[in-house]
Amino acid sequence: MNPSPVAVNAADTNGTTMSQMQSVEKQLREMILGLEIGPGERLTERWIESRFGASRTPVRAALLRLETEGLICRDGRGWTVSPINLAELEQIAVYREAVEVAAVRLTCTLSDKSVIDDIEAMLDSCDADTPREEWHRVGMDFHIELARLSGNDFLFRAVRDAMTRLSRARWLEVRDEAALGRAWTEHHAILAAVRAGNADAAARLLSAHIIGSRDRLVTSLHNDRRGLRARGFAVIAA
Amino acid sequence: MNPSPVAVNAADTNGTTMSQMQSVEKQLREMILGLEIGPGERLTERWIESRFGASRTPVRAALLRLETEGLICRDGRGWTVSPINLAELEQIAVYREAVEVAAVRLTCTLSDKSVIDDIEAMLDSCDADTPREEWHRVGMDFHIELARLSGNDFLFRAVRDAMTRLSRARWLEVRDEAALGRAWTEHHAILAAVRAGNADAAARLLSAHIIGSRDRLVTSLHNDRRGLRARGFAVIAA
DNA sequence: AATACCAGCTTGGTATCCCAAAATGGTATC
DNA sequence: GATACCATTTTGGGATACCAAGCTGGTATT
Repeated sequence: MNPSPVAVNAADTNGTTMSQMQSVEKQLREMILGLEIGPGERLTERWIESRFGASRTPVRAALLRLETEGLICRDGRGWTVSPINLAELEQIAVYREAVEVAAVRLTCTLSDKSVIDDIEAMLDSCDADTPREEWHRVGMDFHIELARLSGNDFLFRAVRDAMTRLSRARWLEVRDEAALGRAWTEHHAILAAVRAGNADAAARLLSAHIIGSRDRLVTSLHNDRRGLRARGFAVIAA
Repeated sequence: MNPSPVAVNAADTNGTTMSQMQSVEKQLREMILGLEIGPGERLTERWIESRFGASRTPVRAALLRLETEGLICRDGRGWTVSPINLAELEQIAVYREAVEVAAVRLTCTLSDKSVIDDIEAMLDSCDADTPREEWHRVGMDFHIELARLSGNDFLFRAVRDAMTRLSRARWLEVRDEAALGRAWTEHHAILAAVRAGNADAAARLLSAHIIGSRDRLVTSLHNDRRGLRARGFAVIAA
């Protein structure tokens, strides 16, 4: 985390220049999600300013947006990277279950099932040699893209935002190979049900998958909370 | 909408002084929800600045927050009060159905049913003499408070934000006395099912209520869209 | 040694200034 | 009369100066 006071002004996928605010928001989000700044760590506007070479105006704008994403929160007068909150993780899973099941039921009623192939291809792009980081991303994108298929923007955004909020915790989770394989299998089973148009089966599988993942996640973090705190990560018990 | 360049700095319910940002955000939200600024109307930071007697820094912060609430949206380089979007209203109802049903099912599993009395009292505080504005508020708060009982913050916030986003459209809806009475009856029926701990019945009633309300709302606005546009309100068809 | 106190520094909140891009409006040209 | 063109104004994005509140560290008093 060495200061490198150079305005980066990254370009987005369209090649258009991002505003400083977007640039700071994006980079800061990546640092938080990538755990380069640990949960519970304090942030000062001045540090971000010098770190990204932007002035306080775009920095403040970016902070306000990240606050609504739940990635940072106010700490009295200052800012703090949101701690990992086990109670919150449990609540998010219930929320996810509601919106994802609704989304997948909607998707099952759609006639065009060809778009499902894209998601399946994404899943299958992962093999034994795929780095853990990629597994992580694909696992999130599966749920996000599945929700997008529903065509309902609110359901989609709800899932996307929830997955963003879960991202760090899922990355910290101690997972074995078997767990990755299990998720892969469950994802495929869900897709199969959707392709068959079997909404009840898809809903049941997805629901079990989300709750099962939550239980493993919370258990893992709960057991590992000592180690996490030793690494400087604030973990709030359920 | 006469400029009155006086810093108001309203106080919140705790009596503590709000920051300029909070003050501007709150007042601007009330103007938008109260239709003092019509859907589709352009906003300039300079106008808000002079209108509320704040400088551009808190004004911009407030705009960023209202954007995430969906009350305003970017219009190229500038800001616009979000138009009434019939397609969006239909999608929100599906989203509401998912989260509200999940919330009410959770609530049904709770042991303490006494809190339901508070909501019932709120409903019963409205009678024939109650101003229409109060009916409107209570109708929204019913859903918000019901979701709060679930104890799940994400479900609660989802419902609260969705109701905020629906608020203007519901106010514009052409409703007869019968419609108000129908909603009142349906709300009571839902509460009765919750009190009885009958989750399936509560879910069914709530689901029908939300979808029925949506259909009446969209139909009403669709039929009245000419009149609404004549009043200067941007209405986007489904 | 413990504590009350104060100066100075840090930090978020705000106001204001500058800038580039876009909108605006008038004018000259065809 | 329509249109292309240019000067002016307006507007949002950004930079910076200033302020008040709060924290810090040192000091003086007991």
